[in-house]
Amino acid sequence: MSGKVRVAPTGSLAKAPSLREKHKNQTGQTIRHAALKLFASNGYDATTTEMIAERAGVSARTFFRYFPTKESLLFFGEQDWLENMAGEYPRQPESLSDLEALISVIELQTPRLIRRRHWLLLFDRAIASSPTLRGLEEDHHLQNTEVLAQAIAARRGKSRADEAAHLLAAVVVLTYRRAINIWLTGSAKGDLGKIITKEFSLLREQITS
Amino acid sequence: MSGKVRVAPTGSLAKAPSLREKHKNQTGQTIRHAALKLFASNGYDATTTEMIAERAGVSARTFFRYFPTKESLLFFGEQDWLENMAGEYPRQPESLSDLEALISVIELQTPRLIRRRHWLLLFDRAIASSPTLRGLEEDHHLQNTEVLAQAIAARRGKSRADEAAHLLAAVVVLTYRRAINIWLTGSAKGDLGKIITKEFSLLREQITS
DNA sequence: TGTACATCAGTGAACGCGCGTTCACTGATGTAC
DNA sequence: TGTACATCAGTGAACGCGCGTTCACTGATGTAC
Repeated sequence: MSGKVRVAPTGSLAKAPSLREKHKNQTGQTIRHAALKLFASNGYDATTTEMIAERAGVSARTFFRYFPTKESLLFFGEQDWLENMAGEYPRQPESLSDLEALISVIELQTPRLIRRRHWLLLFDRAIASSPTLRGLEEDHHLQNTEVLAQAIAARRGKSRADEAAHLLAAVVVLTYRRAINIWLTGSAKGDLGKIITKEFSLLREQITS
Repeated sequence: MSGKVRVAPTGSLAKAPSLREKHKNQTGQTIRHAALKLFASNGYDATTTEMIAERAGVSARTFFRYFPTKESLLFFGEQDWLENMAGEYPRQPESLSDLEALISVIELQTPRLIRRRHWLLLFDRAIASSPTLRGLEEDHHLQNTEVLAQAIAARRGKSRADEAAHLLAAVVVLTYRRAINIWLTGSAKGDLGKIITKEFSLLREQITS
């Protein structure tokens, strides 16, 4: 996909998205949505690129103009949470311990997640249907862990993430994922914050007991 | 593969493996070894079933008589560690806390792992080369976590694994995997026990600090 | 022990399927004047 | 404002590739007598 958005060369004024641009973005969205719904209902492997194209009202050939591979349909916008976290983390008051500060930053993310719940559910079902997607998802979380580890190390005044920072980051990501999973599986849309708090206090209990 | 080993119908005497059986087992082994080496050097996706067959000195067709899919070449014998653990765990003295008992059981496994180090390295490199394999590996660890969670719950006198048991199991598996990874990446073959101990004490520190 | 038949590992060739690419084209949108 | 040309989204058809299956067969090993 060589479809880079042409940026207005001067001034801070946002480029007016031309009719073409709008159509293009629209088509991309349509394909993605069609794909996600099919993945969630049929499973990833049982959904062919042709089915997606058809459901999106587009030729099979066009699909590959938008997405170089079937896999590339997923995994695009979710990684911003980690940018947020990495940004917010150093701002936490020094009085908080590492773990406390991490929890507090994680709790800042809940509104975004709650808004996206429906989408996340589809995504989750898609992921669950294919080993390949689970592998890619795993990679993604490993990257997040890495970023988090560096943020932790930085707050401790170290320039590079050491073993301890990595371990803490991994445990935090694990616990966080568990909380989200429980939340998505359950029915209470607003309870994410509580679930996170509970899961982290459970973590403390289990390790220290 | 319908090649079930014919078991002698009566008596405890092991069946004498016929010439045919021996050849068969041999061929299966040869294919698997060829595959693993190719995966580790070329990567999983870049290794075709045909290359494996050729390297094993067998026709392409024969490959599929032994392994229904390319994936099925991996993931077969590693899961016995968890049976071991589940068996040993209830026997740990009551004076140990859950975490201590878990660590002690894990340490029992080190000799087996050390013996298999070479094989594990190949396996690890293969896994690293493909998202699909990483996904399957992940599934595998989830199963282990589940079994462990039940063992933990049982030792606590509960009939079913609750949230707390699951969380502890997940954290233990995570830490254990990290230790093994560090060990495999490093050069000291005999240090696995030390690394595990260190990793778990680091875990305590990070969570309680 | 030897012979006749049964079983089963291994094979070659042809095929279906889905992902992804290449080539040559159409028609709508954008731009220069 | 209208006309001529340029650009680019979308398309159809044919193809390569690797996984996995189906069919019909060969030859070695195993077994009954």
